[in-house]
Amino acid sequence: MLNMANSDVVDMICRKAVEVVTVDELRDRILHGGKLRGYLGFEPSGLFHIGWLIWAFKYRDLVNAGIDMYLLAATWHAWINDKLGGNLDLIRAAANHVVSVLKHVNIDISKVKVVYAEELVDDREYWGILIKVAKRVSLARVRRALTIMGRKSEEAETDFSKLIYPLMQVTDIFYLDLDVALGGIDQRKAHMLARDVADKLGFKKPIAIHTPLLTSLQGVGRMDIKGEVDDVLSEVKMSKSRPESAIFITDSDDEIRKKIMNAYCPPKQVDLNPVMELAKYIIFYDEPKKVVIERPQRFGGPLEIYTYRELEDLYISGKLHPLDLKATVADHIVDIVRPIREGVIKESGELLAGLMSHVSR
RNA sequence: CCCGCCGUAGCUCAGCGGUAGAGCGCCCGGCUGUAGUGUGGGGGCGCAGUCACCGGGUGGUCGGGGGUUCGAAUCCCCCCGGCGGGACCA
Repeated sequence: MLNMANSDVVDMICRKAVEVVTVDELRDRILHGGKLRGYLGFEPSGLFHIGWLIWAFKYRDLVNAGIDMYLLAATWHAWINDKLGGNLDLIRAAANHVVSVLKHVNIDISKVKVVYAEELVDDREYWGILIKVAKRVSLARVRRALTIMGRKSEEAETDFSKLIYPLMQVTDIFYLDLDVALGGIDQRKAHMLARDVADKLGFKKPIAIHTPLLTSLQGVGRMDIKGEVDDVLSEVKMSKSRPESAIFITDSDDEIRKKIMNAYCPPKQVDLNPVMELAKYIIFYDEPKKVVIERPQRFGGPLEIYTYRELEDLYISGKLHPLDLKATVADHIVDIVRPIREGVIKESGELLAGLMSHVSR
């Protein structure tokens, strides 16, 4: 694993994660388990959302840690969740879009094994595993493992495939013979279900790594990695009527600035403050990092900081005004997104245009 | 991963410091029928039936391992297994 000490590898894998279940298992398997296999499954649901950068960064960490990383384009899963109007062609296009973005997040894609759900579903062994998993769990347990899909879940008509969904997530992990399952904290239920049944079925018990989710820019709800019934299709519509809703990797510099400047950002408060979260999870993902807060002399003049901790202290104490925070955060987010956006447009502008035309239809 | 409940007879469970129990099931018999056992009567055997009922019988590493105690199914700790819930936000 590169030339890093094992403890440094563990630290890199765990940094900025909400939780790792469990760190002990991770350490143990790095010491004795040989080459580890890991994955992240994503539901292609439209345009790449800035919240996804958080898991993308973590994914990059895992690749750099020498873990054999799979990337599962969960096309069938997305179809079950009615993403993109249930149009599998569009869903596949969205999957390609995500792969394209990841390339421009400096992930060495040559080391990544991209797998489409179609490949899994085409293999009868996959379904054999799924049936074994189903045999080991109660109906109540499966229900509990499925992420509530959308706010209208009570009245939402649920078809039976929704119950197969968690079983597929578990089967994905076993089928790919993984040591590590990476995902947003909203994936916890599925990962825990996999851990619950792994030993019973003789599969490897996956170590689960969960990254944080971003609070939506309005301060209500979440920009989920997955699980919303209203897919990005409607999120994009929303963003036209409510420009501050979310940031997409395709947003222009001005759009990003505008969205951030309009975002919910309670003074002196860090919890559920989306602007501070952007700083914490995206700008300061790598620390230390030099960040200059430009501000007029009459408001205290410029500040130079290197860690999120410093920023948080300044903000909580009230020494940093929300407006100055937003301007600084916007600048840095723009700097981070711009090269990704430009790279993606250059590489797959056509794909993107096609996707956007459908998404905003 | 976290929390809670449960694990005692084949099944459902009670017992919760002082001789391991109940109901159901299961086995045997009672009961019914016999184109067989050369014939008729009787009985036995065999075979078949038997919802319920009656009599008798059968039921156990009290999930595993440690510990406390004169004594543990019972109290304490660890583990295993089952079930339910929780697990950013809602």
